Amino acid sequence: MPTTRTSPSEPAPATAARPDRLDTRVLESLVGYNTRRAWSVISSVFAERMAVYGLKQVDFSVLSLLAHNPGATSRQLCATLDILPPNLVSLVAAMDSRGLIERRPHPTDGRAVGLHLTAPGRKLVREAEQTVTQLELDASAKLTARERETLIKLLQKVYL
Amino acid sequence: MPTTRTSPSEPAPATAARPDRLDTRVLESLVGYNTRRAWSVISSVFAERMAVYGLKQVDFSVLSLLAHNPGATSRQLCATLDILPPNLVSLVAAMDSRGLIERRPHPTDGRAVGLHLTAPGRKLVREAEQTVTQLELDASAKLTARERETLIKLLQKVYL
DNA sequence: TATTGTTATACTCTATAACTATA
DNA sequence: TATAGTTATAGAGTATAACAATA
Repeated sequence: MPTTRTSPSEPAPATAARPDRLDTRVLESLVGYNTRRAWSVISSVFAERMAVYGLKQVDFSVLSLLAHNPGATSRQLCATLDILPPNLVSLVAAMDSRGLIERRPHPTDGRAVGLHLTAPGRKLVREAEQTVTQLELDASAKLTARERETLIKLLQKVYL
Repeated sequence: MPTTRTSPSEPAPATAARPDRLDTRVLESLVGYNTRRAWSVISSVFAERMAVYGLKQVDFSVLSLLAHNPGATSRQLCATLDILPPNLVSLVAAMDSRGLIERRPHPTDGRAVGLHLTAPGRKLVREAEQTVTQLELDASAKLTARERETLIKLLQKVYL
């Protein structure tokens, strides 16, 4: 029987045996640490699978939001996704030159610009949303459908 | 009764009424999106409250890990926290010049360096860990203790 | 030949200040 | 006076390649 450790207050020196596994019990008791690690994993899978569409996570969020909120403005997207206006400019410009979205003058506010998906944009979102759905299931494969729902509900209790 | 929306397939134009709240139902059904948003919130609270100690999240993780794994090497920290070796160098150097850690030659491996907390380092970690514990409770105040446990368990099912 | 720690560097992400045109 | 969108830019975070010392 190797290194039976009963007392957390007497840490085993990592220099001695030097296992690749360190004692992470304190960190793993923290919501923040676990949330960051879980997001890191999902984030990687997302990046891999969405590369074929040339979409990063923010890109997908913006397009999906526009699919369900046609004519939304940059300001609305920023407020919803919690990103800063200057950081959305180049992103929207890139979508525009890719022919995925159109910028139309806002009907009532001359300062604002309404963002609309083009037909190719709508097609891309449809495909991307399906890929994301599958990717999510794969990335959280150790969770049952019920657990997955619970996880989402608890996460929303933290940030909503 | 305003805008009774029964069908998600017929999105209300965001240009018309232009409410600050967009339809985020698709995004909110995704584990990735919710995880990222929750982490963003906790991250902000963490940054605020840990500023007094001059510790970022990675700094805290490293120090806490060293408190419970004295003599751990950079390589071990990198593997455990999933960060790249070049990005740990300046971090460890800063901790060293702040007098929080000591770098001692490794007893058996001449290439490696054992990292140890100094007395001031141990004192700082003790205080910081208490602050983090409280900060976590505040940031997840809408969760019961039971829900908090469940959330952590489910997150670990995703990344462990 | 492989690994630890390091340097230099580049790329992405996020943040701030300041401008313009409309309201 | 305040807001939508933009520009320029700075800082943090994250990534790769290559090297010296040791195993």
